[in-house]
Amino acid sequence: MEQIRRTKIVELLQSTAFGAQVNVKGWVRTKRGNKQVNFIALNDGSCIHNIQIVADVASFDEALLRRITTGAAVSINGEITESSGSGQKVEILAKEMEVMGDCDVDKYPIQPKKHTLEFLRENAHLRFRTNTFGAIARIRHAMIFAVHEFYTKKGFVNIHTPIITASDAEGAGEMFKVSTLDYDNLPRTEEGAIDYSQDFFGKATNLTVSGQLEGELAALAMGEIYTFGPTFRAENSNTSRHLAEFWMIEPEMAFYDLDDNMDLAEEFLKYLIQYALNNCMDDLQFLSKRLQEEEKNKKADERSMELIEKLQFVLSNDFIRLPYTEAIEILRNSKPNKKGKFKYPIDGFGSDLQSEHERYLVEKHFKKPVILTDYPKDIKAFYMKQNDDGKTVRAMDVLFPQIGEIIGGSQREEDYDKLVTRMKEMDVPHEEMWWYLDTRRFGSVVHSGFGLGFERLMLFVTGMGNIRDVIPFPRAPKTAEF
RNA sequence: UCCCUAGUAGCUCAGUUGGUUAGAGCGGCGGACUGUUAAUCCGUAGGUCGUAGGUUCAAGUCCUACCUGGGGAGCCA
Repeated sequence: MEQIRRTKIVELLQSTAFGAQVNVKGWVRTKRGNKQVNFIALNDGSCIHNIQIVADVASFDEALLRRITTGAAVSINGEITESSGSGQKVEILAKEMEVMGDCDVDKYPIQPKKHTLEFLRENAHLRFRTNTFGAIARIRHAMIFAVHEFYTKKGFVNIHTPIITASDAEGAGEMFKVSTLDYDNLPRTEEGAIDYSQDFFGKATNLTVSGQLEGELAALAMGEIYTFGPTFRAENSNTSRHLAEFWMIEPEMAFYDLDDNMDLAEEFLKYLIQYALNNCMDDLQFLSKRLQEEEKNKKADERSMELIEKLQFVLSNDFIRLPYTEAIEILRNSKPNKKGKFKYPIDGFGSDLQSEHERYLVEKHFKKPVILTDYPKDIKAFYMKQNDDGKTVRAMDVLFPQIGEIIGGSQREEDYDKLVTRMKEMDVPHEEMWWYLDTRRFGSVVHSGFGLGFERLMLFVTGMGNIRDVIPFPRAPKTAEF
């Protein structure tokens, strides 16, 4: 074959250089045709759309055409032409074709037809080759970039917090142990406990559940920082909204109170959504169409808003900011509560809100994102700033429709004595946390931060229903394939 | 971890109160068609009914346990 530099399909589809000789490489999605002419739909991952290759059957070996099957990798030299078909403006009239990698159709699991998401999840190594997962991968990348762009523009400093940590005091969930000890022959202390002094780090270590505490250390010197890294939770939670390994963005800001914190969270989420609308429209439109097909099978009152409309709706509305005690009042007086429709009836101050309550507030009562603030201190973490009422803390949860809690954050307790007292009350080993407490001993200031679950954001932006479909290789209980 | 639900052809599913040789669509393959868009039309191959027990003259169908998937709950991001 003549050597021509490869052009990506995303560029070819924009091209008007009719007559130009180009090379295109990619994977065959479908082939159809008759004795005279073959049409090959080719995709190279550069965009959701395929380019149509037109091959005059008489110009090619029958054996070669036979090898061009769904899934095969091919390299094609040809001429950019104006399409005479109705589905596209541009196509490639093939001059030379080469099969780079054959694909045995009897064994290849991805067929040119609709597959269920469950089936593709079991074939996650090949699901990038479908329109849906190609779109999700491109949107995920765009969102990663937008996160860094947002904070860079605001002058935040990105901090890599440790993935292996000796701190077990975050209280954010069960942890995965990190060890090089021989499980079949564990060293023991005289009391019979496992002797971690002989372990790699000389103490018990875990995978991080949050970079927040280290983030605070950086914020109380750099001013405004953010982390963006993997976090690990060994909770046995089997839901469509939880992963054992997920990515989290945790900004932490000195001199920010809770109001500043909420302003930032809202601006941040809207920035990301706007970025997706500005840069991923083709992929969003595809996902939207896909969702609409699915929605057809649902009852009218269970159907959700069209994807792009939903994203624009969030952009054009202020988030509701609501203290916990007011939320309780709304729920107490709500129809479902009075009619006994809630599985967990609202009786008063102190109880944590169940997902049915959050969903009622977001989806039924306000019909827009809600930031709940000032939760009872007993259901929140030790580091949250205590209010003067002695009952609540300066916490904030951002609740999104369908997803629930997308952001959790708070103003932090900057007072050394109050923090230590709270740690003792909640059995947090404050001696081990001396390094964290030092920030409150030396130049402590008002500061705040929050955590955004990146995959939860992806759920919202893509409209997907299962969190295992918005991360390439999901890790969950009994699930570590690929 | 708890509750509900499902597992039948490569994929998506149907299979009646338990009853003879287990069905369809899509996909594959073969053929027809001068430009198709998930092409269309004709033909064709393809199944240890999740696994292990049990009930019964007889089990895809009923019962038990386990495995795996899905939905919901809790935990949270």
